[in-house]
Amino acid sequence: MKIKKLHDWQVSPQEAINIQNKLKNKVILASPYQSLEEIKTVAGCDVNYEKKSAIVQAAVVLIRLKDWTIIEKVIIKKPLKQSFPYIPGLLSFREAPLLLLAFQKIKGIPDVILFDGHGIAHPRQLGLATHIGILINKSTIGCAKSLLWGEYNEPENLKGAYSFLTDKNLKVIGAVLRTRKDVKPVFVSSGYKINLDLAVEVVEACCKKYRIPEPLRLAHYYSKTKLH
DNA sequence: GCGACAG
DNA sequence: ATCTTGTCGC
Repeated sequence: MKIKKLHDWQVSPQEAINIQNKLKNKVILASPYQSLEEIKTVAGCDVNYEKKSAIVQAAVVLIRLKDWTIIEKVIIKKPLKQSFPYIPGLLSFREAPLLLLAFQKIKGIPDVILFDGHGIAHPRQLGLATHIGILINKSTIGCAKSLLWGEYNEPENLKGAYSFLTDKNLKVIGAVLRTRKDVKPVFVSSGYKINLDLAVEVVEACCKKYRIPEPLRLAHYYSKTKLH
């Protein structure tokens, strides 16, 4: 996939915030897809940090939505050394550099990409999914396991139940979706070039048995597998 | 000043 | 996120 290089990743936290504030004008939510039926392939990605080996490993897994078969996977790693620290709100500066290399390497073109983190449900509307969506010009969805920004009421304890995540002005910025009964809900938000309704449909279509959508479960697994 | 805080 | 043991439930 083609990657735009719009800025450097080796920046100070304040510079990172400035970059996010500039990029928020580039956020587009209009989707090239009208319905779930038009979405044939979905990719999931994740990054693993292993303290002992001091290695960072990223995985991108491309699956066919229809039957969840794996079409392709890319696994790459780098030393932990030069990684940006984890700072809430600046996750993309930690994870995007390696993920972009993985997206550069993958041959297939996913219709939609799922991220382990938020999209526009972010203090500057520039969560990991949104930031990478802008850089690779693909539809992206944020699917985080915990809250970063916004307020919500707990959804009903039923698979498929959801409530809205809103900002301080009560504007809807995401959905809090129960992907199965008796589990904590996940936080779904538009990343780039997809609307919230369709984003929720995609996540639901990727969940049957487990809390975490299948492309992310697979990416999580492969980001932790030892390579020899 | 205090609390909240994706991975 | 990492590290880590037992425990509960299908």
